[in-house]
Amino acid sequence: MRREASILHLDLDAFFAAVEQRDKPSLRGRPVVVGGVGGRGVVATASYEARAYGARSAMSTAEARRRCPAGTAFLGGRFAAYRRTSDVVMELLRELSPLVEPASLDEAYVDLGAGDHDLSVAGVTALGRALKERIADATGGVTGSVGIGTSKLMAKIGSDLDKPDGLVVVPPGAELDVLHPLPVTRLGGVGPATAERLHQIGVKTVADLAAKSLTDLVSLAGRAHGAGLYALARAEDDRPVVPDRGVKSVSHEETFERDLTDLVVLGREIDAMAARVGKRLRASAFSGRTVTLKLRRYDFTTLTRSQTLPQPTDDPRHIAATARRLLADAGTSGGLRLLGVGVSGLSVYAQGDLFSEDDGPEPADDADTAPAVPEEPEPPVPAESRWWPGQDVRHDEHGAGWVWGRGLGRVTVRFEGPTTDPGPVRTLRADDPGLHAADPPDWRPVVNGRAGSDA
DNA sequence: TCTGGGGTCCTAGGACCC
DNA sequence: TCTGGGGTCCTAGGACCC
Repeated sequence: MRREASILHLDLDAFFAAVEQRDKPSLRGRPVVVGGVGGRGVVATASYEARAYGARSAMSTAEARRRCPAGTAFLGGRFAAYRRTSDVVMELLRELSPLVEPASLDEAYVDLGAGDHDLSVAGVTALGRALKERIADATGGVTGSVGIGTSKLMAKIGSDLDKPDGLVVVPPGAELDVLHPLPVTRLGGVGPATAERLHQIGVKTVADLAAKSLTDLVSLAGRAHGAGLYALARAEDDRPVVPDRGVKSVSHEETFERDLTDLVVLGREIDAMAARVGKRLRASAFSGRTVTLKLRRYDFTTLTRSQTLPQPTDDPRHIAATARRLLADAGTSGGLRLLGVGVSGLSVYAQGDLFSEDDGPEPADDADTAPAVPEEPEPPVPAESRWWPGQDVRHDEHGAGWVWGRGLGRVTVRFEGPTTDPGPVRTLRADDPGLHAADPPDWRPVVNGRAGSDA
């Protein structure tokens, strides 16, 4: 918790639905539901008009159809459009401070302390008001709710207090007055399971939570989570705003319209998912060592099976073959409603093709999935965004270096020499001239704290 | 026609190593 | 003669978030 209200949280209101209503005037003022439109779909976002009828995020689309009147628009989603609008907003936030942490397409934290701002309550209130206006202007009318406080916790609580189109500044010193009357479920990290256990020991509000001992909370929720709850109930929150959280895994999963049992059909599904995952890995110059198969059975029981390979891979055939083996071991009895393929344990090493970029176009891998609205093609990934030792690296006074990757957004990779203090992680932009310095030949990439492979 | 898809973090047990 | 202890890696699952 800081002495000044210098952390801002922005939450765009009913974001996906708002973009649809902006782009299609006929939808304005009408209930709009964005999400899965198939038999097993769920709601991603309901416009405020749809919420009036009881439609909610995470509700099955079937339930939302029952609740909403004729004339409600049910849309499959246009993620490229949402991303474009999100990018516009995030750029506005970066004008406020270099420390912007997107939490999703429609949410972000900003550390105003890293910018040049009047951090008085009056000052940040004016800043918040101006920001909301600029967002609406730049996006064609998308609104957002802003919270500003002395920590991420208070900023997020603030943005939630006056939705939609709200602005709440929690002045320094007022944290507990705001926090304690709220239900515990408003704290991040208190989901259905934790809420149920807390209710069983009589905890309904944050004030109730603050009355519990650390020992009680640790035994209820585990060491890390319990200690976290204990601190949050006291408004103790030092979490920094981190502009680039490294990507740790890449996955694709799909719920089928009908349960599947046929291993041949499921094998083809695995191939298609592995192709998508491999493509995304290559686009961001990542490879990973651990392949995970996720499956959900007919009765909704969910399990994962994983295998760690000796070398990292981004090869769809390799990923698919591993996942197929895991599926054969796990079995398909009773039918599967969902399959997923993921790769984790990422490093920047791309095997095999480091020096042959032009290995032809990728095979079409998503002909089997026909989204309600076609996705726009992704921009081609420039060859120079791929990394290999000696290329595109910069160092600073700590002896650490970074590259910039594309495809998964900006990716920060740290390089460490054998005897070097790692130093803080920084981000470079694609057009940064420092990208073309050379690195010492014996340095190794370190991604997510784990050493990458020699290339 | 109940229950998406993309992630992150944590826990816990066993293997293995020193 | 008796039964260490710490650390890391791997696997699996659970809770949570947007």
